[in-house]
Amino acid sequence: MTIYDVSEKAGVSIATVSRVLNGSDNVSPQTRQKVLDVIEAYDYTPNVFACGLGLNSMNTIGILCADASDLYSANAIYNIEQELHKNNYTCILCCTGYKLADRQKYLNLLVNQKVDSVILVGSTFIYDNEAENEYIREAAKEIPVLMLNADYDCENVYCGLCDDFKSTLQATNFILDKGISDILYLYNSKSYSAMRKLSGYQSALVQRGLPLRMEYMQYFPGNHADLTSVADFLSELDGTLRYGAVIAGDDNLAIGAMKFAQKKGLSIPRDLSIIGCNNSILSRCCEPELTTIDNCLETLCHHIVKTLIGILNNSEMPQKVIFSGELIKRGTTL
Amino acid sequence: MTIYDVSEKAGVSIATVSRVLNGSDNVSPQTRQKVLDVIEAYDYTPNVFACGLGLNSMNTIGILCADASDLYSANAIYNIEQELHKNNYTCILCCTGYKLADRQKYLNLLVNQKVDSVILVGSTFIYDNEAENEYIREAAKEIPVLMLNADYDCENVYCGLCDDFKSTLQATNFILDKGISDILYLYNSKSYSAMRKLSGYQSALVQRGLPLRMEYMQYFPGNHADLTSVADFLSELDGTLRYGAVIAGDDNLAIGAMKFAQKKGLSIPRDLSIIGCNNSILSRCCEPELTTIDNCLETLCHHIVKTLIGILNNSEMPQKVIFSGELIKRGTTL
DNA sequence: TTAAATTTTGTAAGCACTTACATTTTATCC
DNA sequence: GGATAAAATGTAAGTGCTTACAAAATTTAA
Repeated sequence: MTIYDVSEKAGVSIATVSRVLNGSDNVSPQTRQKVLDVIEAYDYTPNVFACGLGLNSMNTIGILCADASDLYSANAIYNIEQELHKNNYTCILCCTGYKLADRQKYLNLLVNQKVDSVILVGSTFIYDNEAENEYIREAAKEIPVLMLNADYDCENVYCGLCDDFKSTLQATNFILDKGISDILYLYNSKSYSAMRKLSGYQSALVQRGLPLRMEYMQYFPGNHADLTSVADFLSELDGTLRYGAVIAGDDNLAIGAMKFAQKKGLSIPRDLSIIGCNNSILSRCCEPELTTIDNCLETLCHHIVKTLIGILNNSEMPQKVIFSGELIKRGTTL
Repeated sequence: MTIYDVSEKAGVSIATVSRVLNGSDNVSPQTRQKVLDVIEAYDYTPNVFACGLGLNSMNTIGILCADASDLYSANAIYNIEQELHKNNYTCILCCTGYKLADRQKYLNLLVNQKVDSVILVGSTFIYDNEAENEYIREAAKEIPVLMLNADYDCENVYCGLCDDFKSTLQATNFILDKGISDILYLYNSKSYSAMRKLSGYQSALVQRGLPLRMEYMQYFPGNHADLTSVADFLSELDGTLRYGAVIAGDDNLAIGAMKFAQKKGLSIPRDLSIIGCNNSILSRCCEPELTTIDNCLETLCHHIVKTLIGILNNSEMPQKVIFSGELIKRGTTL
């Protein structure tokens, strides 16, 4: 069944059928109804490829994330998909991993697939070395690029993010207020967002006139999903470092810290306070439950999709919107 | 840049360019090279919509899951995407939720989007009431339907699944062997897979001549991601029921059971043994770590994609392959 | 009532490919 | 060397839409 069949059965031209399909208002109500009746009767659906060829778009959005099995990404993907679907867009999912070359290939692929836009989930898509962000600027020349939880200034790039600096500042102050000042900051990523978190931690200390000691900011180089290896990492550090609290850039790391504490026989939060980040299901799964930072992922997703839809409808949209996280106080802090 | 430009610059016809693009072997090596040089020089990429129109395919696969933020689904999606990408297929992701009507719409959408095939992730896509599976049979008339962890006999439907019956049989026997015979089975889904698990539990009891008591098979009606409410559910049951072990259809439920035990002051595994299912990250995140069933999700994903690629290349492929799970013994059992 | 303005409809030219079939070129064999 | 087979290439007809522009029908104004 093609548009020709419909036009014939409805006794109109294909142009008129096309107008009805695309909701053009230059069609008389009677004609429109005639066409709709035929479409209904024969259950006609336009061929997407032909539409694509005609309109140079298939109402498709690319979602890029490093790893869809990561809790944060999984949640983001879910929320974004739901919102996009409501707006009649289809999602192409790409799990790029963390390598620049692969990301470049994936992004290129999406541009060639003629998606209407792409959403990059997570701050690791931005590299410190500005030259490495060329792949994003390239893409942004073709289509709008949306970024979830990353901050990048560029024409045709739109960012929605959480004020990570403020979150860890608040978290650190919360610990300091309890009278604990030797706080280990544990992180697993050197992305912009991760570094902002670290800055928040540092700022809190500086504001109180406390010293910044490098050995209290530990970068865990492994995979954060491997909780045991996080715990082992802390064990190896043990002896050289004394701290009364751990603030982690991520719930996984925080859980790793809990595993370490349990192995060492420390009581949480009496001997050791722990704060995570992301308010993932992991934070509710341990005992005691983890105090963590909620970085309003859902809000971010809604915002990103709203922005995207706005752009595609040629509305002016803000290029950067920053939301605020919230410290969720649970059992791992005093 | 179109195929016409390339043909002109290479001094050949568009048919020849098309042949080169599609790897037809009826092109002389010299001509092929000429064309490739032009393609390279001008960085030409064929228009996907026109290709789609010509070939009636865009090398796209639809992945349907209920909820991409669910750990099991998230993992499956990730693995499937990686495998499909290796084979030059693009993934469209759809999170359908659990309602039949929505699933029907999504599946329809994908068929109309002319995906080459769809993969349904999770056994909830199959309904007990056979009439409700009509939407799958409909789709299977158009394109191959692959199912991950579900069992459905139908032309053009291919299933890869784990022997859930055997897994819970083994898990239950494991507990029984420890001398514990009052075992609570906790489940959260009435899908085929879930019911097979329940059967495994029942069989183990029956094989030992133990009675099947309905009150020891509890269906938790809420959302398994809400761990507290799982714990509350068990608390409400408390008093009426005595059991020395819980086998759960899912790690989330098992963690809920741990929360309950902790609240009640039971020592795990001394007072209560717990076994989960799925070997998700949750199982490694609690203390003690959860004994759980690994149902070889990665293997399943590899199998499904391999099967899919086979079908699309017109190879004969087995319609059903059943893998075996494995009990991962950790700290929540004796 | 008629000319002008407006609305509705149709015609036909894209859009950028694939591929059956025809034609030309090259290789093979006697 | 020429007939024949095989390989390489080209021509042109799809593929099913959108949309600029032209034409027809209807409405409005005088």
